[in-house]
Amino acid sequence: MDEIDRNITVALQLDGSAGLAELAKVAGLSVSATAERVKRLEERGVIRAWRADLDPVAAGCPLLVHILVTVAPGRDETAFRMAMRRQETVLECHAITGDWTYLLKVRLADLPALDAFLNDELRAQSGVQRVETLLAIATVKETSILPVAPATEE
Amino acid sequence: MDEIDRNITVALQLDGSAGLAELAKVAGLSVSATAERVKRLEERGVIRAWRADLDPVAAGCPLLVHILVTVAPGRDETAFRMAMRRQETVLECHAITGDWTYLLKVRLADLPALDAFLNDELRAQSGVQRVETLLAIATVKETSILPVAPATEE
DNA sequence: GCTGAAATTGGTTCGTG
DNA sequence: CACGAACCAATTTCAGC
Repeated sequence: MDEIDRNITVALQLDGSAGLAELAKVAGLSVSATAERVKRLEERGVIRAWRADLDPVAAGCPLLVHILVTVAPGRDETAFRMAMRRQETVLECHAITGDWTYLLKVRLADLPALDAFLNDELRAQSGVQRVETLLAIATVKETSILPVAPATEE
Repeated sequence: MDEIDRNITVALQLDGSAGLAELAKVAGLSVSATAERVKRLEERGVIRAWRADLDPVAAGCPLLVHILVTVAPGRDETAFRMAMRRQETVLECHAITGDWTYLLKVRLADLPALDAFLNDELRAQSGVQRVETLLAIATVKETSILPVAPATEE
């Protein structure tokens, strides 16, 4: 993971359809050497997948909510976690520090869908004590582009 | 945006490197018809970009924090929003309902980097009154794959 | 490990039903 | 609007440095 790999990963996050010729220029290498680098980044698991980045509104899920959840202590949370993983509308689920147990990121079509999710999916889970819904009024920024740290050894 | 487009967008989110031959099978169309569909989805802005999906740990930003921020009312928040957009570590910034003004999603290398971000970038912004940091202990789920709504007209 | 050219597997573009 | 074949540009492979 040298400086060249860093440049490649940054470029491929911005535009993965650019092609090796374009990529070779930013890497400062030949086309074949660049292809080799990309293949190694895939093998090492740095690049996990190639994805189409969709517009949430066009995809039919314009509503974005973050939900703070408190789960009763001492309970086995495996069932809760499995249920969150299974739900397609749940984009993220993190166990967090502080007063709350989990923070969810959920994308939905409309408010009735939110109502249904809160009642049928979330509050239906055993152990769920407290729920607070934070509705996104405006999204200032939303990206999946990670800040690749410079100069990480092997 | 019919059922075929839905299948295509779902498949391309899961694996954008599959190729048109593979994609044509899940779409139930010929290769050229599938290519036409994909091109139209790009033109209509449903597909915004093609990206390499990186592993956050391998990319050197294993620390994930969500930060709730209260900004003094009546202030012009343009400067704050611009600053958040400029920061590469800030993956998301949403204006939200409830007691807080903004919710941030931030990825960092380590705790010193978090300390630096809170002091130099966030609290340094004029108007910032209250900050609460929610550190992710464990990530149960984190995906960028959107739940594409079925049967959305035009 | 990188280079550059040959070989091959794609995607793209046409005419046709 | 979808199909199939020919075209063309891409990636992949390989010998040499």
